[in-house]
Amino acid sequence: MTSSPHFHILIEKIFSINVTAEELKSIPEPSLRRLPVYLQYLQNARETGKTEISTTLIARDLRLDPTQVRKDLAYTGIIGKPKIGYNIDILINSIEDYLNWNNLSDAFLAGAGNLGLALLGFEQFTKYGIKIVALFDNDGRKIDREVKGVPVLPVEKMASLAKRMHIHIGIITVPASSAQSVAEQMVAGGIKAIWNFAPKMLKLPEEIIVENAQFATSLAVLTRKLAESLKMVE
Amino acid sequence: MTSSPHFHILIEKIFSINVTAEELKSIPEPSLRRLPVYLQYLQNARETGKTEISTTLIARDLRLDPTQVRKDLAYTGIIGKPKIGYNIDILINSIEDYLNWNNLSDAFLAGAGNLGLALLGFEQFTKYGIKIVALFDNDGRKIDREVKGVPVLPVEKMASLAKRMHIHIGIITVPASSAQSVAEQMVAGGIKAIWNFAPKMLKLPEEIIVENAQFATSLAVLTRKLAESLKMVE
DNA sequence: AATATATTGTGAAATCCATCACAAAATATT
DNA sequence: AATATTTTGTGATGGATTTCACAATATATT
Repeated sequence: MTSSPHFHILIEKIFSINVTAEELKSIPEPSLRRLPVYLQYLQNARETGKTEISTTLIARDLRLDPTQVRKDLAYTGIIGKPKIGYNIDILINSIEDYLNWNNLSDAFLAGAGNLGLALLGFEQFTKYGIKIVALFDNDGRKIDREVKGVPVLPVEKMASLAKRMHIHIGIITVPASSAQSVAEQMVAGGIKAIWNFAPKMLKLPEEIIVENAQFATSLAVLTRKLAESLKMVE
Repeated sequence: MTSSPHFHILIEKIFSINVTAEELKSIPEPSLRRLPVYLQYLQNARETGKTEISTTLIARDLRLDPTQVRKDLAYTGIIGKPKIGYNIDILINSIEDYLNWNNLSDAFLAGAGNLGLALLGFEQFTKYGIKIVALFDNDGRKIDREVKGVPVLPVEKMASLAKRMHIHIGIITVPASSAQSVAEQMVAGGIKAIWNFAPKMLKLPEEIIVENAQFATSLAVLTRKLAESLKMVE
């Protein structure tokens, strides 16, 4: 009967109805941003040997509201059991699926400096659905070498190679001064989404997706909270 | 007369009334997170020779609502001129003051790997109110050297040195596996705020301020938007 | 000098997100 | 078997943030 709370979800699964772009959009951005946090927490929890977990516990450990956690997780389509909670393995899978992190996407990374290498070396990176297949740099000493099995190529080759390899994601870790130019070359190569670590706002066509990994943003919150807490003490 | 819209702000300035913790708290967190974005945008704008700027223009370039920009900037106490906008220099100063980024705070950085060095090399860093005064690492080959004029010391010395130097801010760029232990040593040294780049949730006393600079968070938004846009095309 | 235009600043309305309250469900306990 | 307990799922409520609407104001134009 339609009394099941998951009736419509079941129907979708049974008939393999594709989730449309409209539905995809429906998650609030704050919820979306919390999903990776849950993921990490759950991976830690799994390592301790747990197999089930409740939102009550997740919320306590992450200092969130249990209902909020439940609603966030519900966006991924996961179904829990009253009195028990969720199966950790299934929950992890559900989140990864929702984020599309189970399908690895190839990506180009421009800027083989410390930050670029840090990202490349970040093993858990493939867990986040991204595989860096080539590095690009302008420094002749770096070019034509390999770093962790990934070739370093000159920036001029980026656009044509991106086209040929149908790359959709570009990561920018070059200095602010060359970020705009590198971004434009990525766009010329057909790249659709750019993850920008350079402290510079990029001006690109509207249809290009840009996420700025602004260090400064979280630092603002930190310094602000610290100033508050120091004020309170004195 | 009290008809001036900024009467209370003027009064505060004239009598140097300190902003209290209560008032400090009053900015919405979303607004706080946007302030560094404005700052960067304004610094770029200044370099082009502009001296005045309107929220209309800022909003257009950053794809925000003009009223939102106006209200955000108002939290810093800035006052604009109808038909003209804001003086860029004064506006930049106003934001920096509000974030307390004009007063440099000393900080310790644990983890002299690629990511740590990337942060250290980030010249604009001092613009964000933080000065890294020592690096800590466990790798004997790195210890007792200097990187960009900053000494690299063994992690065991961190707590006692933090106490002696009254350090309040710690930055963690060690691997996830040692993040918790390093964080605890920071707390033991009296550090009050931790900026955590390790992909690991830290369990620390409630009074410690922790900001997680989660790469994964912005990546989730990116991959999600990309999946949406690819759905729409097909 | 008068009028037009662009912008600020802000109260009001609308939207979005988080939290509350509680029925339904699954297990544990008596 | 009945009762107690814990948790899920969700409609309703409350609060926070964004957007709207518009008066006030400074400059530009006629």
